[in-house]
Amino acid sequence: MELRHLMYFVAVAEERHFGRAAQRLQMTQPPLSQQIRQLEEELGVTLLQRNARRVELTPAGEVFLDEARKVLAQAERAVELARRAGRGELGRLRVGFVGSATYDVLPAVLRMFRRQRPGVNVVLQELSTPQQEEALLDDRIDVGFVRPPMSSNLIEVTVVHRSPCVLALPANHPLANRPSIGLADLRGVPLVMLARSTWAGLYDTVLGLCRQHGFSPEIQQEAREFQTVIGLVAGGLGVAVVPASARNLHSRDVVYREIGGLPDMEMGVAWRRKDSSPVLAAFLSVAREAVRPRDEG
Amino acid sequence: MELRHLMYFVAVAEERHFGRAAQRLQMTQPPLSQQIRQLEEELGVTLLQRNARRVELTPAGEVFLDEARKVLAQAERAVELARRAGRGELGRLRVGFVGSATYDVLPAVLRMFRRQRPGVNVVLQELSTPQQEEALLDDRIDVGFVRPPMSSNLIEVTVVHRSPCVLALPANHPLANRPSIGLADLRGVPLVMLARSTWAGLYDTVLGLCRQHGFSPEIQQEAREFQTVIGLVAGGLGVAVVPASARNLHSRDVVYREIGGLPDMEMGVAWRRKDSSPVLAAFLSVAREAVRPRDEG
DNA sequence: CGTCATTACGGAATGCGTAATGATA
DNA sequence: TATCATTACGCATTCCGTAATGACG
Repeated sequence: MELRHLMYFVAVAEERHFGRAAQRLQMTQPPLSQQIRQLEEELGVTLLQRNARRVELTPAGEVFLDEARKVLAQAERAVELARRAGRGELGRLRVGFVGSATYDVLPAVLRMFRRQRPGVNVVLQELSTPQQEEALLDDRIDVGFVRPPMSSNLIEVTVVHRSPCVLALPANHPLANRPSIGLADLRGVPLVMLARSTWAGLYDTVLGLCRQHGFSPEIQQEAREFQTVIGLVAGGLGVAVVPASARNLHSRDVVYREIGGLPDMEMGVAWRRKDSSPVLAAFLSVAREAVRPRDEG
Repeated sequence: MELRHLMYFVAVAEERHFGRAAQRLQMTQPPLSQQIRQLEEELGVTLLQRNARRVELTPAGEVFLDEARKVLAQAERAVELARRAGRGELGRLRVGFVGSATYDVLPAVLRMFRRQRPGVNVVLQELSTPQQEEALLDDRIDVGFVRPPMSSNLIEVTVVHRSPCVLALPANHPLANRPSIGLADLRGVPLVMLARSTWAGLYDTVLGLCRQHGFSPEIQQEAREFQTVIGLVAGGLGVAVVPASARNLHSRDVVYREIGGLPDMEMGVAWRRKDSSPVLAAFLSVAREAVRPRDEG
């Protein structure tokens, strides 16, 4: 039994006439008769009562008509869904992101993507950059918002956002009133740092530049999330170098000041190089479009 | 696209291996490859990612796998239901019956039929014999319990039950104490008759036999249901000739007595001669078996 | 170099069309 | 006799098998 048999049978059952059914199916009567007979033989059931002048459905034919229609509808649905999935209008996308992406990049991208692909089920998971690298390789996420660089060459990364670094200070900190602040001014100033395991790039950049200025920063405390870092700054434990987007973490006791001498911090999207999923492609396209590089977060 | 394509695809998707899938499908790899490729071309969607060493499903393939399984399951269901309907295990049967069938014949047959064909939906409708004849010809019922004869030769009838006639009398009626009663004893006795439109056979038989005895019965009142007839007898309006099965209509004020000289009254099942429905066949077989002809009701 | 999928090609099955036959009203 | 379905038969498609080729580890 093939879908063809079902189509033929439904046509005959609806037309109650082999000739008209054949016409509708764009074929001649004899092969239609053959196929119907074949179907009946395979089922071992008479579906149609041929009264030479009119065709009637047997009770079994009535039942089979209903069921055959369902099969055909389901088959059409299968094709339709596969095509939509193929166009990336349907499916699932597992998105990883570093905490600091939630401040601006992630919401902007998600909003636009959800509008463009409402059929895609987006699953979010907050992970550090190295965790995302692992998750990508293990196929636990499909795309990630990360802080470059990433080491694996199975993974591709493009920068979608750059934001300058700013200095977060306790409101009453002496440096808060300076007209301008440079990295050299941090000599001897207690520092709260984001843990290297969370964002190696920022950590190494700050330490490296300080070393270029001839000093090692006084790392008072480390924390694994910016939320915590800002909390510690508010508590007066020290100042912190954070990307400008972190300004969205408001606190009464914290002020943000521009600081010179630091390169812009990059936010990238990472994905498996070999992943050709159309959903991913659509997401990447949105990500590149949704955030304006060089804008301040 | 045919069911074959779906079967092949499901096999490959489940085995994640063309070779094993081909083995499972009892065929060789090349045609399997061809069919899958054909399917993908028709859909315009890549369903499988061939990595030369392993076969992976694309997201669209995942979607299509689910849907294809549903199509195949539905197709199997269609076949199964058609076969069951063909065996008469499934379907609908519209049964007509005269009121007097409810006393014994109908319940017995229905009980046995329901046990034997639990999947059949039985729809009951009380109709007089001529109404059933019309309903059969109009395809409003499939089978009927009737009082023979029926006139149309498109309809077949077999007698499934015979019961003798008895006389229903008011408890205090003079005839009630007679050792035996014959039809001749009804001369001059007020009679309550079932309307001829309800059961022509009984009406004509009684009148005909009376006429043979040289008198016309004193028809005091007619009614269209036995229930009413017995009520009128209880009210003292007269005596009534009824089939023995009507004894089930108990009344404090009515007694039943045997009466000689009347033929047994027949209950038949009627159906369209050309109706070859297996459900009907099963019902007829049950009807012939369930009631024992010549038994008293 | 071995495994596994695809391409190439030939044969057999079969689905469809034309023509003839049959059945029924 | 006219209509409509089935049977008869030939052709073209196509489905599948065998053999050869290709790709990846």
